[in-house]
Amino acid sequence: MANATERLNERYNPREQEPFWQRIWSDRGTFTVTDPDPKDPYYVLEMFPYPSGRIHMGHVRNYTMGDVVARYQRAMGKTVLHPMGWDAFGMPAENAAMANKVHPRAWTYENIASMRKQLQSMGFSLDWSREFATCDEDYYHRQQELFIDFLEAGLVTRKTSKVNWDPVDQTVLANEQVIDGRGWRSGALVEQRELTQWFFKISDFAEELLTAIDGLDNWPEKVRLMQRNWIGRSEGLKILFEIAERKTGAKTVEVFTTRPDTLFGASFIALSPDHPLAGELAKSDEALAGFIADCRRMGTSAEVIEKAEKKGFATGLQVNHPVIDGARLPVYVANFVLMDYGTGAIFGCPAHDQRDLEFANAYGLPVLPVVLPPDADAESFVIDKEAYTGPGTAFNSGFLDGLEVEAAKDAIAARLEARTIDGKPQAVRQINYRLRDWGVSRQRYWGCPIPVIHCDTCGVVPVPKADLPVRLPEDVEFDTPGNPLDRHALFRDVECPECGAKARRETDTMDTFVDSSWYFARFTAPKADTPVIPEVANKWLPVDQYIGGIEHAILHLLYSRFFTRAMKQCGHLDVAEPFKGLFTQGMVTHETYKDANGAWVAPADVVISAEGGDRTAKHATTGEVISIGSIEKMSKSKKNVVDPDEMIETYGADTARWFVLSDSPPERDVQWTEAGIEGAWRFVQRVWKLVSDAVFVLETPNDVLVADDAASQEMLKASHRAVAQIGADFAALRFNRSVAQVYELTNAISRFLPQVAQEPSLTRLKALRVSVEHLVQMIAPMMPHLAESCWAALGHKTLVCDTPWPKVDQSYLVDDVVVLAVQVNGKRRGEISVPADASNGQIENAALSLDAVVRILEGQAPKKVIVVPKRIVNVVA
RNA sequence: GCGGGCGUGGUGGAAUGGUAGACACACAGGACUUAAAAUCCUGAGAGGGUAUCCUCGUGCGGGUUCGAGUCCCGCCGCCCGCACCA
Repeated sequence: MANATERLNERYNPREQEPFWQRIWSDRGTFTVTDPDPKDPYYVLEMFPYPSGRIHMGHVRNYTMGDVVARYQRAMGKTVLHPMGWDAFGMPAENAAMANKVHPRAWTYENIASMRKQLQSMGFSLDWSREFATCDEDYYHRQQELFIDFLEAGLVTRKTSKVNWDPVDQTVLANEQVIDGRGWRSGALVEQRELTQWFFKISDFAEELLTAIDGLDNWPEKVRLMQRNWIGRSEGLKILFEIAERKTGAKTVEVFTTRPDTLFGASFIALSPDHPLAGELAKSDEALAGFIADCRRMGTSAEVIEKAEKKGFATGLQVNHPVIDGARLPVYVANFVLMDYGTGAIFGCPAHDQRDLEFANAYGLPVLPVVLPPDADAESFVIDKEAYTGPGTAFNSGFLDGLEVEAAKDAIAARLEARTIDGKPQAVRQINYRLRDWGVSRQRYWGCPIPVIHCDTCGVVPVPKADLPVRLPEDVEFDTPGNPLDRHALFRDVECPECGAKARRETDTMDTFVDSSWYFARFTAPKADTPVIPEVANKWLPVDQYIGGIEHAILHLLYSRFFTRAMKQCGHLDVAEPFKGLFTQGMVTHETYKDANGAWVAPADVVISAEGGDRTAKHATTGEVISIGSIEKMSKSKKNVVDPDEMIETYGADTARWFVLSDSPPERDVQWTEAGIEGAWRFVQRVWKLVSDAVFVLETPNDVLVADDAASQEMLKASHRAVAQIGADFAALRFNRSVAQVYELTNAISRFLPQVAQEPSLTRLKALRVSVEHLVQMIAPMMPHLAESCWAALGHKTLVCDTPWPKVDQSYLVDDVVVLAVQVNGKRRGEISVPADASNGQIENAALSLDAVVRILEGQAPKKVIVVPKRIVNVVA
């Protein structure tokens, strides 16, 4: 080892140190979990990445957070499972194939190789021996087994659903490929098409998925709320309306409503354009057929449909009002009524539903209020531009008059249930869910083939498990749009496994959400020749801490919750919930820059200078003036991306890790700044210098006697407090606070160190060693390489990552004197120092004798004195 | 459109309903240096008094409370999701 004086002048060199420690961790298999029966298992997982080719700062942030949790839990004595893999199927590979004539497989695996290298340079404590990609034959083989298990368990169904159809490219488009109603490549107006597709019956689990949210108490409340709303349980009434003049085959229209109490205020019926009755009427009504065709040019996403201008078409058909004798309601077809929800038909009560009101105003339909707000007057209450949706009592409503909303719902339900129409009860109480079944069919090549065969005589036949996997053929062409599997005769044309007749293989592949709905389970036994090994999976699952983006708050997490239940039903697992703890992190943002022509400029090409506080930007090479724009999520299109590779190259992984953990609360967006990364770099150097200086001092002889040891006491207090605080913050994933605590501890040691150097008593040297070792252990989960280097410099032969978390001495955490703020009428006027065990009376006396308090009270007795122990005193004058 | 979230100094942010601005970045002044970088020290929410005192202050407008950044109601702005992007 070099001598200490020499080391003082040495800067920390991450380029040397980081690969050195990474090699040691890897050679020793430090993070590889082999124990089939682990003690104190702890499973930490970050959402696995799509292999786009390069990691971005969002990945760095996500995986750094997970790594801190993993390393902290290891230090706490847990056996930590921390795996990594690749969400490797999906559209970008096919797009690359079309654009660059590369095979999706080659493109994907090349991307994986370069991203793996990048991730490895970050020094994450990952068990790389468990790595897999969802496009690995071995993985999708097991997924096909699961599909067949689900099929046999009745969890899978086939039904029709709508897709975006590009009439020029003759292909199905994803929602993101539809831009302003047109196909992204062809520019053709998109049409809706009905296709028969495969569905997982997630809606069978709606109630279970909803109620189980209550038990997910380590999930963010916002995500639980979003999932509840997404499932959208509503209690309502299904009402039959009798068609007044029979111009149709149907005698009735069935309507679902959650507000049957407003039935007396109904002024129209609206059908979805996809409603069978609408279709029937359109056969003899060209204008209606035209209207429906217009609606079908809208795309299939709920967002597009609901944002579109509300339009309706009067069919001329009328229905009898169920409870107002002789009254009839017109039947419209309306573009905002969704066939997927309820019965695909609604009754409109404009006074008490905003959308209905706008529709009624547009088409001149009557607006009759039937719910009277608590303080309103029945004579003068009118509805103008705002529908009233609050509580109240029924009026203008015949036998319902005077009833509160809930009572009125019951009364109308009871009345209609008792009647029959067309041989059926006129109304049925029903619980309805917004959640729809999960359509998993994709008309694409680069996905997991759906393992079934269609036979004219035997129908749908699952591929026998012995014949799995159904492999993706290699020899495919991407010259023409559409699914190459569909054109691949060898893949498509097969014999029926049951009767041996000519049959057709399913050419749809699975939604990539299927791949990511069970990968966390596969990680527990990644090489098993069954999807999972139940005993092993049950030991590790549920994932103790799952970390990923808020953008997955609903779909991915809900699908995974469903999949885990489905796997349980098929005997693969014994747990229902996949993720015990969930944390959703924010995005990484950066300033945007534009040149004089309005073109985006990358941060790497911009030089910022700050004079007095005004920041100006110039182009690094041309010197052109650059305008500084808003802060946005890093994206290729706006060029405001920072390449983690360059950061690691310049500053090292620890600096990048430290930066993404600093400042911003992890659930919020973090802004990447050059100043910030330099600050992080300086801190890395500062820690190294501090530890080097401390090592030098610790090596000095300790024969000086110092009587007053207050400094050591203060140092140890700060040190133990930091350990307690940082541990709590790591456990709660409040990394920004851990960072601030580390700064404080570093500052405290920096102040203490010269005192020790001056008078190196045994007590002081001990306190110094304890504090510096604590510091190194505190930074170890965040900056693991630097921590190992410091740990070695302190003379340890062990790895800091194998060292247990320090024990907190509780006696250092209590104060014997506390400072209380004193307020008068809620405004701070001073403070008092009192013993921690002072009585409320003593505190009150001390507060009232403060000069500022005496002055403001002007001799008057206070009305009240509120003493909050260890917090505050408020004098009410 | 619907559902969810966020909004605090020049900047990122801290704050179980209890001293708003911890910690950091940037900035300014000083020390060291031939000089610079690095490092160290000091200062700072705004306005006034220029002392250690006063007023205002957490997107805007109300409310609850002894006390509100925090809870409630109504706005404004930004962000996420909306079922075939992953």
